[in-house]
Amino acid sequence: MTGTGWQPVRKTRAFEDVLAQVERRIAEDGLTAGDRLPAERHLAEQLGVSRSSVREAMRVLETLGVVSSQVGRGPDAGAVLVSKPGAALTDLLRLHLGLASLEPREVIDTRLMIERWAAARAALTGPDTSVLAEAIAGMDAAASAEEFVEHDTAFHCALAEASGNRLTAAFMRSLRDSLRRYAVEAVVRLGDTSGLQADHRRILRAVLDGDPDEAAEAVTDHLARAYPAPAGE
Amino acid sequence: MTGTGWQPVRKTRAFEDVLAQVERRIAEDGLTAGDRLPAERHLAEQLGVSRSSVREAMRVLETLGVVSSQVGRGPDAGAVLVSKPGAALTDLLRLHLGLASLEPREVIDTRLMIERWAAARAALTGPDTSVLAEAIAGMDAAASAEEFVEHDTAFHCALAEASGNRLTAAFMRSLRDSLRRYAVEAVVRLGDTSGLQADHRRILRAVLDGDPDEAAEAVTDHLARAYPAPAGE
DNA sequence: GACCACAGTATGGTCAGACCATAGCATCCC
DNA sequence: GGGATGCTATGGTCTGACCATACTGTGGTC
Repeated sequence: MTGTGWQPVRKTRAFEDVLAQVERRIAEDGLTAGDRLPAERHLAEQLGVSRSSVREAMRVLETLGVVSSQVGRGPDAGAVLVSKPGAALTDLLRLHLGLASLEPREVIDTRLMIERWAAARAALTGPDTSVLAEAIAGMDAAASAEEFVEHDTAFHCALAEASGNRLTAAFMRSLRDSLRRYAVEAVVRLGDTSGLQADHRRILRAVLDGDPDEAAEAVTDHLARAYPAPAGE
Repeated sequence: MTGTGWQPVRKTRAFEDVLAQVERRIAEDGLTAGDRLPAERHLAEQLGVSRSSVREAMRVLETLGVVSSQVGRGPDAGAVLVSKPGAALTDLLRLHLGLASLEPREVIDTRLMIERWAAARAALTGPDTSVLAEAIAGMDAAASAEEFVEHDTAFHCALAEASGNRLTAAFMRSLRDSLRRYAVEAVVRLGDTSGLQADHRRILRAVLDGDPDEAAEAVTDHLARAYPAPAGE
């Protein structure tokens, strides 16, 4: 019998309680990266749960990129708060791509969205472009598709970081990492990388000229070349 | 002594091995949402680790939104593969906002980026706009800031879903959820919601007219009204 | 006094084993 | 046939132990 208006009995698992209390502490005490959490045994005792439950909560926090655990003793040992949203995003995207619950096309389109925005933003803020130039030089010297993609990743991530927004930069890095396989395939399929390099130089020039619209267009053309849209779309 | 060229001894934790093997199985066997994983005890025995280690790996997979565990017996019990990237993203963003490792401004700018893109995309695909119209009506009838924000969230999430990209839609939902507090604050600060509603109607009209540029502009103006940029920027 | 060796100790990592609550399944009894 | 009852596989939790690690303090040595 369903739909009787009854609320399902809330059955919180122990580690979820631990998570909630740790999160509350972070918010209330204003903890930030670098601060330490109590030791697992102490936390278990104070919260009245077993150490196993505390450990499961720690695994969750570690997965989300907010905690890092070190063994041993001393100021650096134990669970310390960190800030690694990128690693968590990368794992998330990689697993869901593997599960086929996300299509490569969706990820690529999202990447285009981010990169258009980041390029336009970078053109407006006039960032340090030396890293971009170095990456282009690295691609010129690349001897294999893998090596080319490595410098290509550096170029596009540097572009995202030049936007000044850490969230989009982390997202960009994660998208690139989870798409690495497709990127290598794309380079191999194209064979000739001169077109891609011309795109890169066009993007760099637009950023240097401070022309956001041109930068966005250059990025769009670049990704259209690397990942041609399916015919039907 | 650092920098001697030695590689740190790779010390993989047991649950990380479990994670790697489960992920490999997912990829090799082509498992998708709905498929079941072996029971914790069986997995522990087959992998030669303790059940605790398997459980920690399960917590990670659950956090990343790829498995869901049910107790009991039968076809629905045990660890089942699911596809909930949204919940994982929401937790990620909320925790990092709480840690102050992400500024609200960064999250808001990211939201603007997504929403511009989604609105333009929706205008091109001509989606079902009844949900959007209902959300606007709901905001008209809202009696409190919280209620207004609830329908506002429905409006903007429906817009993102209309883009047809599940990744950006999930990201949008997560951003909204993690920004809920700021959204309520913004509505209270504005006092009058007629301007916001005018924006919503303008966005809807642009989508109906199939005008992507106007849709993007309308979204930009809307968010500028809700979250005014700091003076210095 | 400076320095080094060594025991002490707090930390996370791992395991084994037990017990519980849950929920489907099988059996028995009427 | 059908309902009551016990069985069993599942995740959830706890306890207690042991290990490896890495800092800390202590004491001895030069």
